[in-house]
Parts: sequence; structure tokens; C-alpha cells
Amino acid sequence: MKISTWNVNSVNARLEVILNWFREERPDVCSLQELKCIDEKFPYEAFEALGYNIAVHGQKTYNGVAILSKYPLSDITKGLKGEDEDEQARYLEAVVDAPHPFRVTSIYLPNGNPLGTEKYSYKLRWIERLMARATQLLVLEERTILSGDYNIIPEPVDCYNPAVWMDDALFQPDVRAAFRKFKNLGYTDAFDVLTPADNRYTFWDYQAGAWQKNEGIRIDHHLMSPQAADKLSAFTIHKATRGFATENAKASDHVPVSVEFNL
DNA sequence: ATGGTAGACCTTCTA
Repeated sequence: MKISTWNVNSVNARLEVILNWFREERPDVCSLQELKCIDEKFPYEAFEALGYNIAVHGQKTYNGVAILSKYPLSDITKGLKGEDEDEQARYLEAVVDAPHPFRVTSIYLPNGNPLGTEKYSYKLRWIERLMARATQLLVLEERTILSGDYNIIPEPVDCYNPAVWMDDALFQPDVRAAFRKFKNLGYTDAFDVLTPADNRYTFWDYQAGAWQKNEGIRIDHHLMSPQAADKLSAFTIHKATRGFATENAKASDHVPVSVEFNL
């Protein structure tokens, strides 16, 4: 059972390279972030043709998350509780009805830049709302994988030059502490169990030749409940996709990250 | 010297 997460930075602008990757890797389940479209403009047919069931929580221009699954999806939840006026589409959760069912998410945690603004306080509030949901889910004792773009650099080693990120919302002490708290609650970062030897970055900025210089950061994560962590068999960062482009579509600034389970 | 890239889409915002 292969479960992937990928911030695609516009599902429609990126469709050709996304489909190429899906045909190559054939994930059983894949969470997508930054769709940048409303539900009606999601390219359902293209993914249905590859055999996927689809749940979408879209938004015009910004954000937007989806879950694609070769198995039926049930118990679909859009958005996090705790802030009624929040209209940003950043959270989607569903149960994958496989022979051994499990629960997955598509998380697009707020970026939070610049510091000292409402954007940063929104990020902190959003983390607390996610923490509340994560705590509820642990009680269920299910196989749960909290997958997505967390916009959190967990440790100094997870960015090419920590000094550059000191004043960035992705690398603040309280944000990093929150990521540790998810782990202290009982979730396991798949990266920590099967750390790749060659590369740990999941994002390379479009600007300043970051990809060419390998100046990346690790911000896309799979946090597993104990019941899921027990079954983990593989962890892969699909680094090469950062360099893949076609005539019609450029690469996303994020690459897919996959976990596999013996289910 | 305050640059650079990408996407949605109306003019600037977000990342």
C-alpha cells in the first residue's frame, strides 16, 4: 500500500507532469495540495481514467486540497473545526476503504510569512486546530497517516542554510516545537524511521537557482499513528520530479513524498 | 543593488 503527498502548485497548470508521475509510480492513495482551483475546475476525468476515486476541497486562486484513492473513500471531512470564519481550503480527511482500512489527510498548513502579521498568528492558530484533531484521531486507535505540506522545517539539518531561514515563518522555534509536539503525542514521522541516505529535501524554491544549487528544505511530511507506524515498510522522496518538465507543464517546487505499508 | 520565479487573473497576492 503506497500513500503519497504532493504540493502540485496548481493541478491544472501541472496536469501533464502529474499524470506522468502517476502512471510511473501508481500510488494507491495520493494527497494533493495547492490545487488553485474551485471544485468544478478539478480535472476529475483525467484521474478517473487512471482508476482513482476523488475527494476535493477546492478554492478559487489559492490553496485547495484533494485525496485520490484506488479504493473507495468514505467519512470525508472538509476543513478543521475551531474557527468558523476560516474560508481557506487547507484540510481534507477521508477513510480509505481498502481490505485493511486506514485514514488519510491532505494538509496544507499555512505558510505564515511574514512574521509579526495576522498571517503568522493564523498559522499558529491553525496548528492548534490540527493538533486538536490529531489528538481526537489517536483515541480511535486506527491506522492514520497525517500527510501533507506542513510548511515546517523540523530541524536545522532540514534546510540548506539555517541562518537564511532564521526570520522565516517555516523555521520559528514555536512552529518547530509544535512539530515535536505531534511526535510527542504519539505520531511517528516516517522520515525518522527510514531516513533516506542521499536527500532529505522536499522543496526547492523557483527563485535564485535553488534547485540547481540543491538549496532545498524539508517541509512535506507523513505523520503516522502507532497502528500505521507498525506497518511501515518504505519511505521515498521523489527528488527527480523537481527536474521533470514537459512542453506544456513545468515542475512543481515541491516533490512527491511516499510511504509504503505492509497491509 | 532590495533583484530572482511561478500561477491565478485584473492588478496584485501568495508562495
